[in-house]
Amino acid sequence: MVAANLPFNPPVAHVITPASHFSGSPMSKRALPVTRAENFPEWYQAVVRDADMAEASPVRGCMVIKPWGYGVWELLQRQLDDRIKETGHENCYFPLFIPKSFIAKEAEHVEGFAKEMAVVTHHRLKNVDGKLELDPDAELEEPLIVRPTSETIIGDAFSRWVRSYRDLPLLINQWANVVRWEMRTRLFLRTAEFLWQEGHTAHADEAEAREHTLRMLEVYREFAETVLAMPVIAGEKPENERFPGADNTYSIEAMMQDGKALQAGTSHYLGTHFSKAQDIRYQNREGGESYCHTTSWGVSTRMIGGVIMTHGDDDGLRLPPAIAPRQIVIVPMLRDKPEDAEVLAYCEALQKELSKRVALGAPVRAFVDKKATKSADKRWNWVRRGAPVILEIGPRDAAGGQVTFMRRDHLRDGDKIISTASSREAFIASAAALLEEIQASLFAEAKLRLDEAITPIASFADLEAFFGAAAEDDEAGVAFKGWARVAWSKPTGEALETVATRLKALKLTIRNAPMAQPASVGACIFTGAPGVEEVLIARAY
RNA sequence: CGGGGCGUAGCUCAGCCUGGUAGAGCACCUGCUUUGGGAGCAGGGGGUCGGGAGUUCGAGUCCCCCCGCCCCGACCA
Repeated sequence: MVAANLPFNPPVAHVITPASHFSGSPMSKRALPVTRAENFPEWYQAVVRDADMAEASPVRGCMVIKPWGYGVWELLQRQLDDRIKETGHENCYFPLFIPKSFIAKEAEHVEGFAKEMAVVTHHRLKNVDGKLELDPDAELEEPLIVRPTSETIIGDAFSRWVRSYRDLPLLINQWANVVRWEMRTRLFLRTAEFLWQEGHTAHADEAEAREHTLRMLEVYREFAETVLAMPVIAGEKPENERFPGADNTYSIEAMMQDGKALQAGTSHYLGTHFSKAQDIRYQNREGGESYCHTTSWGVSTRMIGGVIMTHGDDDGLRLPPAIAPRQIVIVPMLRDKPEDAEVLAYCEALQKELSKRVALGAPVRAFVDKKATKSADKRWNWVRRGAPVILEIGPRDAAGGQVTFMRRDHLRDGDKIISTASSREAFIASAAALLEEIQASLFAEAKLRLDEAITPIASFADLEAFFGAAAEDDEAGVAFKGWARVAWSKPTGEALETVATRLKALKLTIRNAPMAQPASVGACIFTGAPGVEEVLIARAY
């Protein structure tokens, strides 16, 4: 398969020089200083910045999420929260700080997180010769860990909350911030502090806990595809990619436009590891004592990075309407003339009408951009931010009962901006359908890309050829490879480490074993032994 | 934390080699002109040139140290 023409528009003939991307022929203008094809990582950063999503903060690795980015998070959060509650969970809040001894309770858990924990050791500062220093007299008896995840502190609560089988299942979720001191950070994709949701459940028996783990994975899959319009492959992580302390880890994996995989959500079956470590026991029907089987699962602000790299184009972000803080933006063409008042009144009336409509299960979010700047600038700002529908309303529209609109998902025909005129009534009547169509078309576009870019590969040599060929001069991360789907014998322990090492040489990892498996599987590409299942292999974020 | 690259205006960058007191385009402000589309002209605001310490009469430019960002590696939602 030739991958080069998969993700992007045909390579632009009119190469845009960074210093002058707003000059030159109007036909060649793009809203961003760099295209995906030129440099994908730089393009990503440009979108985050120019779409007003977030910015770096004075604290290394931490970000400021700006109103437009946080608005996306709130919509994402609300719709996922609904689903979490529909599946029987209740929200709680647990402390930011976790006693060091708690983390130490589960051996693998410690090992997995020890290298990236922020530790609070003092509770007071002292002024020493005009300098603020840690007060040696205020050292904590036991250091506190800023939570990297909350299994241990929630497990501690569970051990008190669970007495009898009648208390089970215990289904809890929390929305919180967590801290993992990462070596290398990228806005949204990997930050030292991030926002997420973590679900924690305790069950009487293994089968129910396992079922619940998969149920939440399915909630994530449906959520990602329906709300974020981001197609994913749900599957089980190989043993070496498991969450520290889990028996099984499942993920949803999304394909970014550079062909890399992004783990967009995880769900873990924790067995009885944490319940044994933390004494989460219950009295069973027979009067004896049993350990609970626990699960945990989470998605984070990383998903927003996934949305950007799934839907963004060379003009900026394209937001699925379901998570667009403003779905229909009305830009009045104001000209400092008396008729401005009429145009504005027309726009406001239009906004009011649109807001009465319901699309994707919620009132339409329509907005009139009254900011006193040039309308052309306002238009391009909304293009970069990815507002799904942008209207430009001038005096002629107002007088004639018309609207002129652009669809952000299909902004251009070649280099030309597609602007459509419609009667006001027809537009209002079809606005909800339009938003739903945009939601569907963004999904369809990404789904097609994902499906076409998964290549079955039957031998390790072919895998090397497939991924290795252009690996050398791929400094800008341009070469699009997509994913490979291969059969393997599911080795464990050292045999698996060997596989991982061979893949690492190609910068590859096993993403997951998709839930949907074929009836029969070929020979393992690593060992030649009979295959047990098929797995996806990719470069990853 | 290792290897490479880079930090000059809000953004994209020039100036650094060959030291002489800070620039361009876009953005922003004011005025005039223009008006179905990222307009034109004129004027203007904005930078302790990432930070510190040195060499020098003089440092954006040379030397040293530190910090941050980006890419690759190790680690990871």
